[in-house]
Amino acid sequence: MGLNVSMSVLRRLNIEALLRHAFTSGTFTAAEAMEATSLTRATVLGLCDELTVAGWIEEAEDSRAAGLSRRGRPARRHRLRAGAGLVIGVDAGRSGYRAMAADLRGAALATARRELDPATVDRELRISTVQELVREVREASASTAPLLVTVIGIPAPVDSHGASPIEVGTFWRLMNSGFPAHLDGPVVVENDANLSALAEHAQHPEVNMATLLVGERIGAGLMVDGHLLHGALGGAGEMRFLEAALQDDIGAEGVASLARRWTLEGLATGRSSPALAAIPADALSAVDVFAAGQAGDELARDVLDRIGERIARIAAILVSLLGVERIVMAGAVASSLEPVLQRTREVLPDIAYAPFPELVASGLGRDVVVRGAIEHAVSRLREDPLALLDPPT
Amino acid sequence: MGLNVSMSVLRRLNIEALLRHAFTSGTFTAAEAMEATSLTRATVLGLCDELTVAGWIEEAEDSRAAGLSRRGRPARRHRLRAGAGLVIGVDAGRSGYRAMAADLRGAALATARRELDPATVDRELRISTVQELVREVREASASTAPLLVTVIGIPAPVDSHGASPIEVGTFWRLMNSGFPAHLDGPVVVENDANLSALAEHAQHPEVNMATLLVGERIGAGLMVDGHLLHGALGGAGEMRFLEAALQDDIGAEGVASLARRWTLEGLATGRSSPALAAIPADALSAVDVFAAGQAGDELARDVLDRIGERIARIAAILVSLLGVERIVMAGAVASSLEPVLQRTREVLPDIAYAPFPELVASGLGRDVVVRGAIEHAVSRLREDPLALLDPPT
DNA sequence: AGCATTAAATCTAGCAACTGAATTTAACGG
DNA sequence: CCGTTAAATTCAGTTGCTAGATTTAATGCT
Repeated sequence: MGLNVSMSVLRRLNIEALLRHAFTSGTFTAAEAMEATSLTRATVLGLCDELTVAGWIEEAEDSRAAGLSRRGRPARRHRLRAGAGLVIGVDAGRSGYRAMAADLRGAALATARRELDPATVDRELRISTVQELVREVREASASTAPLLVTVIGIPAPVDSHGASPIEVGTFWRLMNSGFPAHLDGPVVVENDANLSALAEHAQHPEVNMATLLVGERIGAGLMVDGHLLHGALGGAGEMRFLEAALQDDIGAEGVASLARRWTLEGLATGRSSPALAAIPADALSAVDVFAAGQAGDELARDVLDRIGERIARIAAILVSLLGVERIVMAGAVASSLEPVLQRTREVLPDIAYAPFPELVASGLGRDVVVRGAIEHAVSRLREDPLALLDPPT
Repeated sequence: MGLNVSMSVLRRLNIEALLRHAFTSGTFTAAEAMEATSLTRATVLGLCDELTVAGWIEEAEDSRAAGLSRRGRPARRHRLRAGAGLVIGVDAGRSGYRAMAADLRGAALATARRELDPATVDRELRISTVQELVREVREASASTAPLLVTVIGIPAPVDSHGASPIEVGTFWRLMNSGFPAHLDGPVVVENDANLSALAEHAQHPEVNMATLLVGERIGAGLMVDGHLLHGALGGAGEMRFLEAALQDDIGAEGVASLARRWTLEGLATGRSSPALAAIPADALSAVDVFAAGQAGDELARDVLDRIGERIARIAAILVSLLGVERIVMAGAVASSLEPVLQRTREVLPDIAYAPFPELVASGLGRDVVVRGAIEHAVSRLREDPLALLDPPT
């Protein structure tokens, strides 16, 4: 498999155009490809043959067999050969690690996960864990296809080149453990909230949106004008500004953390809550608070409302400053967030101006980051197919 | 003047590459162009001849005459023919109108300005004013070159397509007066703060920056990862979020307005200020406050400090949320802002985290918007030279 | 003045790759 | 079995690049 290493600029250009069409259009006829690439039939079919031999695309059933034409000679049809390459996405969180292998179209082939105690994890353990997960999903995918890209999401800012700033302390450095050097093939490191944003954006490609990845902390992935924002040192989407903006010391604390904090504060100031008071303070989890709220517990409801109001303030800033139309809450707790978002929608008109953004919870659950990683991998391929399919050297 | 209308894709590509090089590199030799375009000498010189005939580039003195080589046959040198085209930038503000004509490199050839009473201005008057200014600078430029683009800056949000949202009330619609239909040649409409940002960004192309265009109101132009942010309905950079974020009702009020407001409030609460108390309330201007501050007036100093603190809060948000490294204050009052920015730099470490952004006042004065318009025009040309130099139809 | 040296420009044949038109093929229906 | 339709295939013609050989324009040395 592989194309002529040295080809003319023009041919390269046309092959790329054709591959891009293959990526976006499923099965296609020569006529469609002619339209997309503005080449003649002879050239398109020539390229298709070449790419078929190289293994990047394959011939599909013809237009008559597919029931698309009645008269005339049936058109040959081609499609991207999904099995021509493998991509792997990894969510290398603080404690939770997930990996997913997918084909060229982004269809999942295998997944794996692992939990580690963040207190005892060092760079070596992070690297070996990711190595193992990659190996696992690669084997489980039962694919002999070449691994084209591995995208790794980490909970630290990452700039456009995959680097994280050196912090006082070493948390970011620990998270950005230098994966590229320890894995096969091209490796892309990206911030986890950014990957969530890519996952959500893939479902609404034309929309300006912010994705808030919430959990113990909160981070935003910002998609404006079709671009993911990075900023200097990968700082875009960093939420520490909340401290300055909302003038409290909560900063980038996440929903789970706030749920616990405010519940315990409520209990400490003597508020009654049969459901929550029964749980020992160090065992209380966000899930408990959400459950109690669902069951009608008043303290829990207040806490959730307060979280909703906080999200409304964040939303007000994002909408006005960035012209965002849609805000997605993602992360493990996303599925429980509807009551919180209800409150957000309620108060938003009081603190912001129309048009108000859509506020939704992500439907991707714990897989957002890993799905975003796959999405990122596939869109890299789409944008520059030859760089990854037929790399130089 | 004009190239072969129908040329091959490849030729088009190479011509574009060569023109791009001409735009960015001043005078160049064939060897340099070969490097930049990865074409052979024969091809580069062929293209240069063609473009010289077409009038887009011209031959300059050879490398020996320029003192660049001692041995061997001197290299022919070419450069963009600055006079091959004209671009015009317009700042169509609320009351102040400015226009500038420039050559292909962005060098100013002529300027013109006009003041109108905003209370009596309607769409027709705005259009005719801009038409007149364009005609004026075009004539004053003494250039017979074709007008390639006109870029118009307006104080209203503008989306990626040049449209402004329809507001309740009609201010934005009045500002975005449908200029393209009433002017010759391609016309681009853009938000004024965004154009300021382009003007500032041109001086530091690699830097993530926000430009705050301040006056009666405040608007931001955001350059992140080399892109100007627009957002839905052109809403990016809209500063009304400050109301929600800073929890006051000042919102997007600008420096000039705040200077007056807080001075009057100070005087009303009985603060003494020999300099400012003498000025009748309805005659007080921001310039007076800046002057009094300069002279050591205590009330004025307090007001300026307060403004500086407000800017610090804005800076804290921009830095954290967008990873901005540099914040430029632009607009008519920019040159007086140094004392304000001093205060901003002082308090920023208290409310934000390192790394802190550079905080500077724009050196472009009242011309920021119009310069940004020219910059925008030239960079459009640079990005897609053939579209404007040799338009289809 | 004449000649070697250097570095560029120019000329040439050759070739890659696309286009357009003519021809062939693959179906169907009467 | 033949006409019709719509596609694939073939092929000559053209564009536009490259690589290499040749020529040109300068300088400096003898």
